Amino acid sequence: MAQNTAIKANETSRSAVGRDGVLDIAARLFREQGYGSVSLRKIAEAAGIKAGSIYYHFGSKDEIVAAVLDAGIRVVHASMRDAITDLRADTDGETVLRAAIRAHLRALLDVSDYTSANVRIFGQVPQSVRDANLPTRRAYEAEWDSLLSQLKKDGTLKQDVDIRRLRLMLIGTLNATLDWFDPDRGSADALSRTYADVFLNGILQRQDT
Amino acid sequence: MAQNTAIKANETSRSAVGRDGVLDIAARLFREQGYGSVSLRKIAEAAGIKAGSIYYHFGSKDEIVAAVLDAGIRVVHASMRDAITDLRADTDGETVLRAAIRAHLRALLDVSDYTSANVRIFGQVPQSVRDANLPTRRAYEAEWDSLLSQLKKDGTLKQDVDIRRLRLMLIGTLNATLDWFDPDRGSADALSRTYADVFLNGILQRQDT
DNA sequence: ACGCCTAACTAACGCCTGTTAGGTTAACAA
DNA sequence: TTGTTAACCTAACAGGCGTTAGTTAGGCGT
Repeated sequence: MAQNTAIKANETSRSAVGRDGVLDIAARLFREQGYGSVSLRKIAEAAGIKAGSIYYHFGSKDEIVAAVLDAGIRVVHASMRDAITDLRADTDGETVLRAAIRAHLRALLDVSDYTSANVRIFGQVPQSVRDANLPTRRAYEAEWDSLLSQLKKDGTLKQDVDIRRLRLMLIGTLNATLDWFDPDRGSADALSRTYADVFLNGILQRQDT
Repeated sequence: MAQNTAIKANETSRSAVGRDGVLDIAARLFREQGYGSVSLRKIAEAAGIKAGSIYYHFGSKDEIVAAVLDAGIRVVHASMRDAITDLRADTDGETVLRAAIRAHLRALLDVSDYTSANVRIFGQVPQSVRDANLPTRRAYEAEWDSLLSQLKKDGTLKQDVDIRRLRLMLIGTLNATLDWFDPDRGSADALSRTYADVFLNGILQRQDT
């Protein structure tokens, strides 16, 4: 008799999505539907709880989206830094740059709802939330500038490149992938190779072969 | 005495923003604030009319945003096509590609609220509105594919480039500029030159000089 | 057994949204 | 002078929003 009285028994004892669970779901929904279309009630429903309950974990919707944005940058930053740190000290500049590009694209397309959510909704959130995310962003940008500066100094890159512009162009290009990438048409890794080829050598047929 | 009783005399007799005026203002607001943050009441206020009055010109908010999206593509398409059509028939491939890049970037950054609004809000509007915009989009994409295919055939481009991928990468890169471009740091034309340099020749320092 | 803590629930608040129906005004034509 | 029409206004609708206050239920330490 106790058997069929079990209602909603699919969750682990006491569901317990918790703060992290809510955040995971929010990141996924933000990535899929954008900022404006995702209400607290939608997040709550996807998490299996009621809208008001979210306020046990977060103080406001802004706090949720701010947490998602920050995590997004931290994930891709860690991914990119690890990728270039793991290389041997004598690795040539071109290989290092290729590794950084691949790491960024992987984090964006394969790994993290947080990173893709960040790229997708950053332009849609209130100014105050954007501002709060800026320090984390600047740290990641500084990592890229540091890498590119080193590659310029050691002669890997042309001497007339503008570091800031190149970084904006690179990250902008990689992030734009999110609008059209389809894993059925090719992996993120293969795509990152194409990107690197174009950026490093250009698309012009050369006479000198 | 008639002097200071003139209230709101700046508009032509009976204001008459009209359908086109409303559309212009909607495009500007969408570009500045995104789709979700711009309500019909905001558009109406900026146009100097009341929210309900918008329904004299448009059947729904979707109809407004759809009109903005379509105009955005048509403007940049016309700009790009004109730029490459104006060139003499014997112009070399590299120059043609540079002209196309410059035209796209100009439409996006200098000319049109419609084009920049399109790029900014396309990912935020309802699916049905996106779908309605697709044919116009496809036509512009076909123009680029046609140009790139020709450049590949005549030997300007490397023979191993994937046209579709290259087009997605190119347009994605140019559009991403919208997120960070600051006219005080350099003109759109100067930027388009940098873009073309990178895409055509790459950023790697070459041995063969 | 008691009380505390965590994680949820219910119900409502004021506000803003897109949208509709019906009324008003000014310019122009006959 | 009257009729017509384009362009707007007013007032309200239902529904969704973020947010708040107060309540409830289960698990753990003492």
